[in-house]
Amino acid sequence: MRDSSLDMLQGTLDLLVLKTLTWGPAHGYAIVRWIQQLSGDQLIVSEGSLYPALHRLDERGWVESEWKISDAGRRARFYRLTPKGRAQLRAEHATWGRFVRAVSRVLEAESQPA
Amino acid sequence: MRDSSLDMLQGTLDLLVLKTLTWGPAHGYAIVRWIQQLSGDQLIVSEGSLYPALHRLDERGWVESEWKISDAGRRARFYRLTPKGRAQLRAEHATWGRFVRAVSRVLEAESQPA
DNA sequence: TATCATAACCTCGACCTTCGAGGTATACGG
DNA sequence: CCGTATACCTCGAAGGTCGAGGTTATGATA
Repeated sequence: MRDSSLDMLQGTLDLLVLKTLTWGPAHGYAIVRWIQQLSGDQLIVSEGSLYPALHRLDERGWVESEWKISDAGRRARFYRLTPKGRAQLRAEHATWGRFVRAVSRVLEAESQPA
Repeated sequence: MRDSSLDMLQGTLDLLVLKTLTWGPAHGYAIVRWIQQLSGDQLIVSEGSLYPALHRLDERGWVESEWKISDAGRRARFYRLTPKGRAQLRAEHATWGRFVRAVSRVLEAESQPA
């Protein structure tokens, strides 16, 4: 049995990654730390999830990457949003909002529907 | 490529099903319709997801079932929450809340963290 | 009466994601 | 010189969702 809080990441990871990239190009390691920090350690993305996700986004044309030197002086692949990626982000953000509202309506219902 | 709004159901379906059962025992068919109606057609649970989910909940002792006759006069398996199921519902509800808040913090962040 | 829609159940395989484990390489501090 | 942090990657196991397909029975309709 897996921890359900982790399962919930499914379908949301791409959205989170795209969002982090709106702050400018970043490499995978930084993305993980940003998400972890901003979420108050609630969302901890494993590298085994992140790198496949980044490659996915790349294949779909939502991000582009380039090898550069990081702040720490090491070679790192910097990802940045493409215009298609921005559109995708807007779409997924909207979908997320609708989804949360829909779940809330069910969770907060006082009684069964007719 | 799958529709990300559907992917988001992952990890949330159990929560929704447990919630619907707080309104009293129900059979699978009714659970699907309740969720669909309350969510304003946003959440449409396929039967191929629901029945495995119900069996999962049963195995874990969160629901119990009994064959009865439905309102429509057909034989149907009625599921009801167990005490363990109620506890699980409370836990998953809390987890869901934390998760949504965590994602929101990332999505609403104006700039990258330090 | 034949037929269709609805109610209600179920299984199966394809597909996808996530994760943990494992592996590589380099920079820097002690 | 060695450990830690940075930074990348892959792989297999595990699990969930879905669409398609199938079954039975009721009731309405043509």
